[in-house]
Amino acid sequence: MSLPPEDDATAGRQPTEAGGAGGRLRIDRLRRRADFLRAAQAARRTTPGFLLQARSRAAGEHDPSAARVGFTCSRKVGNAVARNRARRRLRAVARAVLPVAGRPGWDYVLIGRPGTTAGMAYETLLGDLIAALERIHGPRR
RNA sequence: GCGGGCGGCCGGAUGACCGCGACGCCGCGGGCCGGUCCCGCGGCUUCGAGGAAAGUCCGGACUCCACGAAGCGACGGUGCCGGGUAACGCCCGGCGGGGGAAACCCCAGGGAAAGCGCCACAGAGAACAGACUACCUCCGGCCUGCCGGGGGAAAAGGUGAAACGGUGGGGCAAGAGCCCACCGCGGACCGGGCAACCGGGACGGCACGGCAAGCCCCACCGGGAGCAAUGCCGCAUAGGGAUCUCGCGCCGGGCUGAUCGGGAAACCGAUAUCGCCGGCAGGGCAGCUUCGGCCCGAGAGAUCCGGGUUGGCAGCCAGACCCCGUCCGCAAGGGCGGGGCGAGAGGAAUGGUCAUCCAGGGGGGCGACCCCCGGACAGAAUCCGGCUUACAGGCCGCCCGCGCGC
RNA sequence: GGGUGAUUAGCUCAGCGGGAGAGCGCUUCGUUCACAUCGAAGAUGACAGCGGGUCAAAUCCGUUAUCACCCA
Repeated sequence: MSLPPEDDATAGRQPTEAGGAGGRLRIDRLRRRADFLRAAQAARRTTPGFLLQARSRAAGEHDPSAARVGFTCSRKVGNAVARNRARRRLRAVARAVLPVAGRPGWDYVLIGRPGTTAGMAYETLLGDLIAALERIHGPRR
């Protein structure tokens, strides 16, 4: 119930993006195993619903104006239906949050957890991802 | 109404906003000489998980490899009969056996007189025919109940899952299918059925245990691998190696060339021969053109090894497809006619949030009703036909039994 | 997509048609002032689940579950 501010921030961001000179932040998908392994060596943040890993890419790896995001739901999450549902909810959360709170040139990996990722309230996932991104971006830079 | 059995079907509904994937259309930009061509972006319409998509237990389609469209062997599988099917280990109908009061349900159900093997413990004996104990009778001995010997007979045997058919009667010294009745067994033959099989049965006098999901025999089936198959394009590395085939059209190099005889061939022998050396013979030496043949390199093709790429396209979704009607068939199913299009991704799309309703559970209230919780099993990956396994709840039809009413 | 193997006591394993076993561990007793060692005694399983064939199944057959491994 304390989450309407987030909705207002998302809603208020869109006109500025539409009118902004640089356009919205582009989000590409992370697909290669090597990228996942590099992200796993970097900063991480645990929340009840997921695990977030993030790193700033080295020069020349990818388009520096875009952010990238990947999703991992292993067999520990459950059967195929449970894994698909967890990954889709994480994707929905990332699509809502990353254009606002993400940074260009960064890779993010969201890892699903058994039970909670598919079960907990959507607003809680949104808030947790925003808070986790702030904690990771905060101390550095 | 209650209880039971069988078959079929559904497996939340509607709507809103923000998103995802695909086909098509439109617009913009770029590539191209150009294009109904290709790429990117945006908009719109339409479509977008299942009855099991699952397990991978079978059968096919399709593709590649091997090959003689063959035979034999090994290995694996199937196994009552008839039918259905592209095919099947599936389905339908029937037979036999078993369960149930019934509707109905269940069964890996060929062959044990082709052969081998096994049958623990117990028991006299475990597979085929007899030995042992006990039985009857005769003789002999002695402390009259036993011992020894001869003969008869195959009924009896604390067992065991299974034991020289069972019960009763006659008969006998005691007995025995020795004889009789019933039951069981084998059974020529007869009748019905396409068949499995069913019914009857002269006669035999009883001879033929179980296990083949032990080996095996018989009949039938099976070449191997799998869409990460396979084909094409691009990038990149090496511009490699091995083997085989074709083949002298171009180029380079080498060998060879007349006649006769022998020989499988290599080759051997004889005769003839342009120029030079040589007096002659024998012998030796050198050279050119054209044409023909052979070999090697080179060339073309195939396979393998080594090395490189991890990008794109095709395969990839109209099919043994679905629905309706009709005809044949008991049925599975098949014929004909009409209508329909129902996902095609590629580290992989179906998501998020909300509202109302429909099922379900809990609580409150006499009640209308209110509040809370909350959607079973489960996610396409080349495609079909089956099987098996998981599954909240609900709907429809038929049948059996019991009770009540008319 | 295709294939192979395993599941037996708390742990590691043997057993391949008729008795369910070994080592370690556990409990009790003895030895010692006490502990370890050592000695003696004892407990422990529905042989992964279900169904089937056999007189009889851990063993044979089918199926299900879980785990491990191999090939492309």
